[in-house]
Amino acid sequence: MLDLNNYLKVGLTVDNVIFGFDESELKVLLIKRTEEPYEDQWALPGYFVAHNEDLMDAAKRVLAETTGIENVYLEQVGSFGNPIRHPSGRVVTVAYYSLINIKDFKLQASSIAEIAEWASLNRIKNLAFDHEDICLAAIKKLKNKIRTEPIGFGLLPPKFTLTNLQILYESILEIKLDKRNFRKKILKKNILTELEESQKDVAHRPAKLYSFNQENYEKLLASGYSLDIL
Amino acid sequence: MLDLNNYLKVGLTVDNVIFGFDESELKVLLIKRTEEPYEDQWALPGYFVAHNEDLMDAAKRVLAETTGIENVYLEQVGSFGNPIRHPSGRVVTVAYYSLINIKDFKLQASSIAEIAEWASLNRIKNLAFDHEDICLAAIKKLKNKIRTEPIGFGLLPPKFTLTNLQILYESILEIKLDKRNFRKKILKKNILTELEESQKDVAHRPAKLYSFNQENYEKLLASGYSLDIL
DNA sequence: AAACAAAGTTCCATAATAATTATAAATTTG
DNA sequence: CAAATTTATAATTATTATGGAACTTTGTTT
Repeated sequence: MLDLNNYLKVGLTVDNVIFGFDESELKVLLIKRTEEPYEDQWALPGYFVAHNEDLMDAAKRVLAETTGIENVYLEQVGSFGNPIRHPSGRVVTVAYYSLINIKDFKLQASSIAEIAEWASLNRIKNLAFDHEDICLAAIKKLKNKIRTEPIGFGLLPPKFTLTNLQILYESILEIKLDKRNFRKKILKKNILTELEESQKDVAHRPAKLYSFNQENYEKLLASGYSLDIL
Repeated sequence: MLDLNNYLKVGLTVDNVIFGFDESELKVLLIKRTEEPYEDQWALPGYFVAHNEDLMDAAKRVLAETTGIENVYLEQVGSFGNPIRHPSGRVVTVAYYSLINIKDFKLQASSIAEIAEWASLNRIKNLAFDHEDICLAAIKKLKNKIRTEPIGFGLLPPKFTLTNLQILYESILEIKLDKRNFRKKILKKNILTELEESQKDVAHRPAKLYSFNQENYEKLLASGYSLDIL
């Protein structure tokens, strides 16, 4: 019978790239580490996988322990296993990214972090471990994914304007979009529900509010979809 | 100082989804396992990661040990870490896929496999471990990737016809393409070199042979590319 | 030499997308 | 109430993509 002790065993962690959107810019949640190694340095929230825990469950646990948030979109970025990526020994990490509504975030009093911050993407230099590489890989994945799947709504509040959505796309994809064409295209997909409500307290004509229509999206999926914004 | 022994340690393997293309159909290389567990069953080629080995290096080693092939396109599919995926204990695997020219393949007399076979994609049921899931994830990745990056050429011989290329795309994407439009589009990219040679020994007008032009592709990349076949 | 087969190209009408011009509507601010 | 600002939509033009039909080319097969 195979004896696993004959083979290399490695420490296994998960790290989370948690994206948020603060009305105009894509941000990532960084924590200040409270433990060795890289104590007091900025890093992605992450921790060791438990004995009987599946990988995504571990990532969800870290997300919940850091942000208090559950039931959100989570996707694997990939694994990072450079033999010298962790100063204490061989530790392989599996990275996930998630998209949350920044307003739902409330730092949890947990062992993982006491200080957390929403950082602009140009501030992910000099993170602990190989976390910069992990962030870059996650950003790349997000950019690809958001073109063909309606994941971006996770970053917005439940009710949002079409301009909110457009700025979100422009910010993530780093492009400018034409307002009229963007509206035409996104409305034609039929995955938004136009609400009765409008914006309030703005110094101009208030915009209609919309919500994401999960049901219609699933119908679209079922009928051999193609969801290409742009 | 952090002591890794306080945390779970897992066995770490790599598994390879090696794609080949036999003129008309996409295939994946399966081996008949010679070791417990799942002895004598069909599986993906894979093995434990070595002590000082990076993940992709391990995947490249498995590829070379199985097929004799080096220097090919390899991409990470993701990690699979269900706690009960391996009957001997906690083993996490990192899956990679690669694209090779089926004619370059020669089964190596190695410990990994004595029997290997190019299997159609409808024959990936009932593989060892969670290898069916891994195959499905790899196929999905390949489908996405091939739309925007010129990776498909790895599956073809160095000299190929436009019809070869079209059938390759049709086979991977599971769609029909219009001959004229496909040609127009692919030639406009300027990433193919038209050779002086033509096909031989065919019972009809022989087709021009082409090769992939890496240099031009890199120029295209540099100038903010968009390589969208279809 | 005629038949066959697939390569490779051209013409063209239609359909689908994208970009531009133009106008109007709703709200706050001075 | 006029100015400012942004939402919102209609209509038009320009551009690109799709695909039918037919034709020429370069070979092999019978």
